[in-house]
Amino acid sequence: MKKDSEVRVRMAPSPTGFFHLGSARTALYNWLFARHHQGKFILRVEDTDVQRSSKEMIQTILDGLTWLGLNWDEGPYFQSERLSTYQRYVQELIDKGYAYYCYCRSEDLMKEREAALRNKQSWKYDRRCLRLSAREREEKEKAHQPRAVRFLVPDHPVVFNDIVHKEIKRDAADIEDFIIMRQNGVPTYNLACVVDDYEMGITHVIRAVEHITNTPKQVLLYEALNLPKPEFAHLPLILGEDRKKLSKRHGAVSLMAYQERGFLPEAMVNFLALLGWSPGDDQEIMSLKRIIERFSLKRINPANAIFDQQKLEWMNGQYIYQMSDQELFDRLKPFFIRLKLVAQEDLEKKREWLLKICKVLKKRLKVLTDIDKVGRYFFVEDFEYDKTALEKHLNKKTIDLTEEFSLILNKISDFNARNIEDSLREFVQQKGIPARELIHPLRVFVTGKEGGPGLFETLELVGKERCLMRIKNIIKNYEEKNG
RNA sequence: GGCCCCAUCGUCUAGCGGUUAGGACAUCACUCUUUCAAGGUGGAGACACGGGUUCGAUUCCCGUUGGGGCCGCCA
Repeated sequence: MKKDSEVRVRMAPSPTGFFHLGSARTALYNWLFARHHQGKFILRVEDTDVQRSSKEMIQTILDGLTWLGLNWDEGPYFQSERLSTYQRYVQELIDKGYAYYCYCRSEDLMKEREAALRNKQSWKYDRRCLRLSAREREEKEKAHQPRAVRFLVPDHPVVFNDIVHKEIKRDAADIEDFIIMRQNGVPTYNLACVVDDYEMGITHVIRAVEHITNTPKQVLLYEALNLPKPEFAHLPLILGEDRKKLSKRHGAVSLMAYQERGFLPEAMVNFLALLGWSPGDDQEIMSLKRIIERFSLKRINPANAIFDQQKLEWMNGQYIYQMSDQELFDRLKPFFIRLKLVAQEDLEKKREWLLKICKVLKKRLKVLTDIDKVGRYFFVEDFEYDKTALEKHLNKKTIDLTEEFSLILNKISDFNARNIEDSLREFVQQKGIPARELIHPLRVFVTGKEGGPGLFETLELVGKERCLMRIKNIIKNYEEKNG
């Protein structure tokens, strides 16, 4: 049972698409607000659009919230299971004269509306069914003509306070008699939302600004039903780089796409928290505990924000960098397997070796899947050689040098970075050349890349056999081409 | 066409009448290094415009412009 002063917020997704980044942020802000106030975070699935809702989507939403760590205290409640409740409220509105039956065909109205908009005219339902004579109405009822229920918008301006936007005012003339119950007896969003927010004791409605135009309608419903109103806070939108609302056109907008690319949930949370909200100081990388402590609806910036993926990547890289080797190893496990870098059964067997790779690659990963881009050569032989790097370092001189040095490498019994370095330093000294003249070609020959962790530890981790094999292949290919 | 929302560097933002307009990402130099990355140092980079109010406006008010959202028997 709810306490008088308890904060209760909800996440009310409709399971009709993938789990959008914007929905994730809305969920996060609700959750942060609840946790900050030691209140309750409630999950309610708005599935009154029977055709478009799907079971899979509900699961995706639950998975997404779970991944981000946004645990819910109640629910999920399903609106589709509460139809009789809504019907009761609709009946009350009809009985009190706040709503009326509409027998119009929606296709007809849609045509009128489209025609008007095409002619740059505004269009609003003209209440023709409200003005039906008793006889006309009786005829339609007798013929069992399908009927929806419209709310009769009262003739006075609607004013409400928004925590983010301050006072919002709207003239009655700008609100049409909206449908509250469809012909099929299922209520629409505005009605179901108001009834549920009331019945579930929601104290703060935190949702995206695209709903701000619905709010006056909902306020009217609260008033007609004589229900207490919650506080409202409308969050700015997340925009794509073209400044349009983030959508499928912008590529990856599904939360799970980010999980698959190897973003960390804690980085995601940190980044999303800062997209539209600021703690007021210069701190950007913040622990969840601190975010919760500092979070406040009053510090939400009302302006829409463009999603900056580069900054997300930077932040994710910071989180990876700050991790322990063991932690990174654990996070990387599913990616090792999916990228076919390490077999499942080798994961524990090769633990020590993998831990060392984690250590040297840590500051080079922005996302977990970068392990493939940046370190594939550690794991498998089918990595690619950078063509321009090869061109730069592959010539008679470097081949001769490498061939001679490989003999020395071969003799190292304890193939570790220290021994490799000692051998190489001694070798180049005898040759009277700077170390880099051997280091750079050697790196390209063994890893295919110009850059990477220190050469000696790299060679150690690739291992003696594979280093020698790769060098041999390079020499062989070179000789075949150049006689 | 109507209604609503918004406006500080390219991007995310701090600022709540008097500041050399601060930070972060990105960018550019330099530095460190066997290379790349990470790190360090530094540079360039913003108050959309026009009116008020005020001794004084980035800040308050109005307008213009620009951007965004909504106008479904979707949510």
